[in-house]
Amino acid sequence: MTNRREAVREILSHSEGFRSAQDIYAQMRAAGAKIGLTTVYRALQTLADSGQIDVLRTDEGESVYRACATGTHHHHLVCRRCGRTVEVAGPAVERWAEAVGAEHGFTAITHTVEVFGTCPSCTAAASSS
Amino acid sequence: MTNRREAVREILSHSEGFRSAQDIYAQMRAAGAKIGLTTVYRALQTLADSGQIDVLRTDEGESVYRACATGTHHHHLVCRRCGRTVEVAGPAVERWAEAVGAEHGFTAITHTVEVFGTCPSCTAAASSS
DNA sequence: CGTCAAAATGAAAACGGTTGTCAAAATCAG
DNA sequence: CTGATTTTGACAACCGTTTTCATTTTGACG
Repeated sequence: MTNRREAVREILSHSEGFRSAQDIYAQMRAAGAKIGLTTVYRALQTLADSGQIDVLRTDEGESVYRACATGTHHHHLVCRRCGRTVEVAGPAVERWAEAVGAEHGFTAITHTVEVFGTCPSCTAAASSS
Repeated sequence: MTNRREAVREILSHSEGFRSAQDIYAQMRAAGAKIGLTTVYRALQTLADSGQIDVLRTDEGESVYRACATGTHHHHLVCRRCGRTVEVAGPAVERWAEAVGAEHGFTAITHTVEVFGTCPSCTAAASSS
């Protein structure tokens, strides 16, 4: 069992950036896997619940998933053109978030940070066009 | 014209936190306004396009809107219990985002930051329970 | 091996928020 | 007033996601 779930995790861990559920489903079908869309969703949900993968929503309302290298807290620097993702640690932001929360008397501070930009190769591609 | 659009903006500017489109629609109908859901969406879109309001997606995939006091770039500190929102400026984060992007050769850096916590009164309420 | 119960699977339907369509209504020239 | 233009809103279409439910797979036990 959980053969499918592991297959999904495999795909994710070999992917560079964020992948959508449908994207993963399409890839698995293209690779000849006999799997249903439902199962992909369920696998992703289970993996997310157990903290093995990250989930976030795109501006278009699609959920995207990513297997992160480390289990520790970190953020992402995402290329807005090609989707290339770099994991970045940011002690400065962590401290800032804590400070800003404390300043207003808030407790149990958490935060989400996403940095977007155009990666070197896409910047080159864009300027040459 | 744009009577409806202004009505929508009115609602938003008198609201404390983020409101969903359907939420706003419901309130306007409850208040007796003759307006369609489509028009609310259109008004919100127009306002967002012209930068007069902020949009973001909840984890549930719903778009939520907010009229911000200032037109300048800032972030939000949101109480996860009561939804109370404080606008916070964060020069430190801006600089950090720029730096982290530049470090990896990314250009045209933008970022989204949301800080969540439990506000003073909710913290008190929780501990007394 | 059978047998049966529990878990996993997937096709299709349901769902919910959002967006498109299109005809009717309001608004604006002239 | 008349005709053109814009705005409007009821409704259908869309799209990603979730639920449903019948079927299949799995695993324990005799």
